[in-house]
Amino acid sequence: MFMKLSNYTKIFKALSNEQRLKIFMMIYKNCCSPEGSKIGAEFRIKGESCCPVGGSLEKAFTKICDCMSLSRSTVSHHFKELQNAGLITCEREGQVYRCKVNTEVLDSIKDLMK
Amino acid sequence: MFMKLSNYTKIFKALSNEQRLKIFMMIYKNCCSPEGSKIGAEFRIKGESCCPVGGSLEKAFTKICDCMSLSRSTVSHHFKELQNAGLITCEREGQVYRCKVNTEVLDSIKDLMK
DNA sequence: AGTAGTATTCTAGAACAATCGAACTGCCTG
DNA sequence: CAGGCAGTTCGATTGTTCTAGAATACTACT
Repeated sequence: MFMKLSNYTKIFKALSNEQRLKIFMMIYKNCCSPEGSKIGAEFRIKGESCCPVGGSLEKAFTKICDCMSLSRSTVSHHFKELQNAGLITCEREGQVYRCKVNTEVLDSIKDLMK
Repeated sequence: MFMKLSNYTKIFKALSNEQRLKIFMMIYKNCCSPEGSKIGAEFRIKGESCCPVGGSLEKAFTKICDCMSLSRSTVSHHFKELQNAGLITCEREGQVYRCKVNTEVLDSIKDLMK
């Protein structure tokens, strides 16, 4: 159940940036809502609404960039860091960009602090 | 119960360095053992044993430095970062350097990930 | 195939973090 | 009160991270 220490630091590092933590929380609050948890947060490329909690995120990067005043490359970079730490998994299906939080990773953090 | 996002990032940043996480875990495993939790981990300046889990840490800095191949100034810096994030509190009484983990902070992390 | 929209990669600069050694302060203890 | 540990602060060096912009690649639609 326990990971190597360096895995933990990777995770903490990923969450140590405020922008990235925001993005993570957006995904987390989505995909861990009753329905969200089944499907993962959906980041649709076409659409209008922006960064809601409890629905799906539309027009992922562009909208997140607007919300957070970050460039696309930066947001892309943050997504990759989160994936790299194992905190989220993302996959693309046509125009839908689907992200899920890896709850096992969260569990092992809670374990570490038990 | 929830803190500002920037408080969380401070905490995660403090734990995002492997050396610092090691130091933190040493303190944590000490002061959260049955007896340890009452008194806090003790870092005695005189003594012999090194970096045990479940006792008190003797000759804190010197020994930790030996264990971890870090200079005193670096270790001192890491202690300060941990304190700064609110993860631990330290106080000195003569030759005894006493450290405690702030479990409320750990609780709010667990809350964030609930 | 061509175009538009969207994400990724690369690069580079600015800001920040980790680390050390040296100089310093404080507290015993002889 | 002098000497010696224990820890802190400072300055320098080296390495890492954040970020934007430009160039590139992927996807859908016409």
